Amino acid sequence: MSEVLITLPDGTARSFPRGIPVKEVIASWKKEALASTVAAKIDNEPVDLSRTVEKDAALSLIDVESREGLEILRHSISHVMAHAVQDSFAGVRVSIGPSIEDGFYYDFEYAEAFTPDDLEKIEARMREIVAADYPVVRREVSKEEAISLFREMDEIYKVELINDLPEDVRTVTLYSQGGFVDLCRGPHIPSTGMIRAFKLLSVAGAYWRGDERNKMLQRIYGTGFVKEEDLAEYLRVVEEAKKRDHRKLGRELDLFQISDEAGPGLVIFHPRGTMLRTIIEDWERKEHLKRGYEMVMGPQILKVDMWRKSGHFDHYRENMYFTEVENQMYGIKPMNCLAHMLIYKSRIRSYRDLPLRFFELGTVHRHEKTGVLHGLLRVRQFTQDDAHILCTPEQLNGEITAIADFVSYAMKIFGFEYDVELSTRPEKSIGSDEDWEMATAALKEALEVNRMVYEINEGDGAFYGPKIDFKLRDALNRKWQCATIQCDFTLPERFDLSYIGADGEKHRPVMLHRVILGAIERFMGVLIEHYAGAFPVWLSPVQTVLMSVTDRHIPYGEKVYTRLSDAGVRVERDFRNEKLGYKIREGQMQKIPYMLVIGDREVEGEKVSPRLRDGRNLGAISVDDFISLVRQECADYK
RNA sequence: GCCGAUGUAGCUCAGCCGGUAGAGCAACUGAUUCGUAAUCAGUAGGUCGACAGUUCGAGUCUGUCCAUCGGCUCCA
Repeated sequence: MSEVLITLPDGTARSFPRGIPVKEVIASWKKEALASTVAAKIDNEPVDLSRTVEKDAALSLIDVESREGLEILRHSISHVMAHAVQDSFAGVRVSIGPSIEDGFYYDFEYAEAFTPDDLEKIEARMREIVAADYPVVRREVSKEEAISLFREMDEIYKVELINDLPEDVRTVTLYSQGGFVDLCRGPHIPSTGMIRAFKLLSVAGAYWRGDERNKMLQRIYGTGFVKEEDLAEYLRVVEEAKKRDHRKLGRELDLFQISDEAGPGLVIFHPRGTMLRTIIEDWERKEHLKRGYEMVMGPQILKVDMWRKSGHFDHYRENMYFTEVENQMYGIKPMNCLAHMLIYKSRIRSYRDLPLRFFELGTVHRHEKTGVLHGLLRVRQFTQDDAHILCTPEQLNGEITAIADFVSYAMKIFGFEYDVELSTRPEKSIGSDEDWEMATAALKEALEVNRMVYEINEGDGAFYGPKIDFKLRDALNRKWQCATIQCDFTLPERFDLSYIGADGEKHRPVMLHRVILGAIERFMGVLIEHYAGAFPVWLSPVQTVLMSVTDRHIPYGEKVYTRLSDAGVRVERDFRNEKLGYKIREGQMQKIPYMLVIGDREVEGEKVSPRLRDGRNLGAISVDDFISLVRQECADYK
């Protein structure tokens, strides 16, 4: 009998009979490992434990506790869910069901809508399937055989998936468990009994293959974990995260409102929210001036001819608002670039003038579809920290690098981690292939020079050029695009921008569109969730509240108030006739960084006693010391 | 825009089989002058998202619309 040499996870190599199942190899090496092993890798290729080893190979295990193991477990749970749904509802068609970041989903076609009660019913059936401990069996079949099988079962989505596989793929794999068969690449757990902890979370509509021209299927989301405790912990964290929701905090901290009366997607900033926004905007102006930007301002509406020329009318019209003034159609700006183009064109430019960096805190309007509005994170009117840089092709890389550097500085100041994505040419776009290639290459190079880790987002660029996106996460771990750098060869062309080069000839400048924080509204939304409303001192709309112990401390309190206020500290007074504990509680809930207690002791020593949000007490210190403390923290962005 | 759920006082939420609206907190008034997360008492507050319809009678049932929430698509 022929043998194979298998290198085990511990590095030793042993001979086994050819065709031995992976499971038996592991059993003979380290039996106890099987309990937590969901799958294995043969020469780094993930395989089921039931697969056989046919040639000399290196074997490694995929433990259920590893990220990969958890994904396999969740994927298998999604199959169990599909199994349960098919058992419980006649006429259901299955489609796809992958594992995702925090769990899994499976999309079904079914004539009626699944209800929350249905989810419980499905869970109950899932528990039966788990208890039955069905082995998960892998089978390799020809495409034709798979197609006829799924045709017979009326699983049209599966048939479509197989038909769309590349020509050279001849076989597909089927996984079955207790009568349920699914088309799947695998690998899967060896048997359903390995599943311990799962929960179905929600039902949502989802287009087949993510295309809105297709039929809408019903997607059931769920999650699964190795142990019940992990599941409970996850659900607890989600509950906690909901308390950080900026829509909830926005109301509780009296930052802003979005009112039905005024209209959906339109933010009304209250005094404290406006203060927060102003602090951010002041920081923006300072940082941009430091980096060689010039501040500009454009009008809110521009004649529709301008938008025709730019391509917005053809490619962005459904997102724009229009208005008529004296028989002239005007477009309300959805982007700030046009006015900046006119500023460039206002005189002849020399290569010596470049790069020109025009910065505008520009308010734009976009008609977003009703279903996508989301608190501050997705609105119809917002203000971008927008800039357009016009430069020579030679300056392009340096400019992109400088912007990437600016973004990473800003993210550090505000304490954010972020994901970077490079978005390439979309279907609906303008410009030549060469320009797109050049622009994409320039962005890519800047990313590589900066050693930034990034993903490629195929077809997700703007209609006029490719872009680098920087994404931040909200409390529920959803990604939101904030900073972006977009390369544009088209608008300079359309507006016939030029500069005189060293050779005395006219040349075409290149344009970069870029935002650092993105939309101030969206940035504030993620910022609120990031800090759970407890802003650092430099950002806090109210940095400190004076709290009198009794009415007789008010005159001294007023003196302190004037001194702090004159010194630029954002201070409020709580001199109400309430007990100190009551005022502290309120200050605490408002997440004020410093509560200053004013009582007999403070009046006597001309001092204040700061209490911090975390309950710490700084003891009595002089008003001047407190002022320098706040100033220092602001200077340090703390 | 699409799928599903939801919409009752400023906020969080009760309200049964259709019989005419309720709590806690907040607010307001008064008393209390108090030292680090809620002093006590009283008062006021609602076109039950909007508009139609069914009914003797609608917060409750039906329809349409609006908005919100979770997704999909789209996007800063």
